Amino acid sequence: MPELPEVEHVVRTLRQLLCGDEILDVRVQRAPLIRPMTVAAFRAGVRGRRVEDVRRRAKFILIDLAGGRTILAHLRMTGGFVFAEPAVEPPENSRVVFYLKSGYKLGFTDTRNLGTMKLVRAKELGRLKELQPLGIEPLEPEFTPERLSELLGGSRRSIKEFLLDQTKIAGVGNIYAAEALHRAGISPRRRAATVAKSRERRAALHQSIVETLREAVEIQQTGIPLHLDLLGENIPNGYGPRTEEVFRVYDREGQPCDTCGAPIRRIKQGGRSTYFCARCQR
DNA sequence: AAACTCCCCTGATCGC
DNA sequence: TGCGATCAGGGGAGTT
Repeated sequence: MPELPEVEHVVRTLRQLLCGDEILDVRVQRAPLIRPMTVAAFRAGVRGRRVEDVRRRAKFILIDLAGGRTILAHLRMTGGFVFAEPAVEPPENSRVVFYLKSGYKLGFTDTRNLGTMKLVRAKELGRLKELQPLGIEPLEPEFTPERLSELLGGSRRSIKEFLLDQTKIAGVGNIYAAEALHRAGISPRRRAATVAKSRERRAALHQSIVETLREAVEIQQTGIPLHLDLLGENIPNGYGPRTEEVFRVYDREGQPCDTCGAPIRRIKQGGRSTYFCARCQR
């Protein structure tokens, strides 16, 4: 369920918490998570290594370790990290727990067991089947209206399905695709190619994608984090709005559109729900 | 290449 | 109330 903004928040927080610390040991409660790697190999590969950086690529979390190894993690639908103070135990249901030299612990929880974690060599990152196909980062400067237009090209797909394609724009998921399209006033059913043809529409979509994601990152930073729990007395946690309280259309079927008052509609596209306002999105 | 289908897994909710 | 069907914000593999 986490999309780019939620993953970005997890990454920024973990970067502060983990960098410079060392992984003393790891307990893998659920082996399939790190498949096809064996637990023994994973353990041997991370033990004694210092965390040098934590980064994001699309919805992937990269934890760079000393010695040219990187933990590549994906939260999928229900994954999340839990960072616990020395005196506090991470949740029982943690699939993986890292024990750090500082005494802190990092747990990985995942109700649906769809999340993944693997250890790779840093120099292989660019060729990984997970990372290689990924498209442009929408919050990087190279994402411009012109670039968006090129990507949209002559695609006959709906613009909503296009936005979910990680090989085009990386990191946008079902929620923020709907939110960005509402903000841009573009119907999710419109063909991608027709957005590319209109200077006005492609500019509006570009701006709405960037603004929607930027604002969502800010809310994650100041609000209640959805995919990262910090356990302990001395760790500041976020307060403020819940992310879902600021959605304009997502999961708001039947409620009035903030812009025009028409009821928000829900349709199916590519097997997934799309929420939109049929009056102000054209 | 794009567009299908099916699959992975668990829990909450829906509809009869 | 009970119970099967459906759905959930993720990606991947295989097919046409």
